[in-house]
Amino acid sequence: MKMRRKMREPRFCFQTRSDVDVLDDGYKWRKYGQKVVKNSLHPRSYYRCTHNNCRVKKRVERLSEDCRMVITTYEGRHTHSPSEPQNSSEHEYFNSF
DNA sequence: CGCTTTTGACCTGCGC
DNA sequence: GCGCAGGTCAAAAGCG
Repeated sequence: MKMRRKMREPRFCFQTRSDVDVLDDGYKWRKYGQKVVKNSLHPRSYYRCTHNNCRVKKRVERLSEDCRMVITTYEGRHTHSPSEPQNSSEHEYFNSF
């Protein structure tokens, strides 16, 4: 309907082994929610890009098997330039998409 | 002063 | 039809 529309935005799942949940990829994220999922014993964090014309969403989930392992799922695509200069190969990966 | 973060409530879709 | 699960938004408080 209005919310479900189509899920046309692809989602990129990245498993990162880090002690920090959010990896600063050059964008600014604002946490807008946190819910606990059954698959994981840990809460899932929902982030959103703080840009006015950017609807990119980021989902951060922690693995129950490895607390140091976090799954960073990017939903949507950045339609603007990052706050920081693109220097990471990861950004190129995003841009390729 | 502005922005971010946190928790609860509310909504929607699916299964039984 | 109701319950469950997942997702999103809102208001208030704290920090820079």
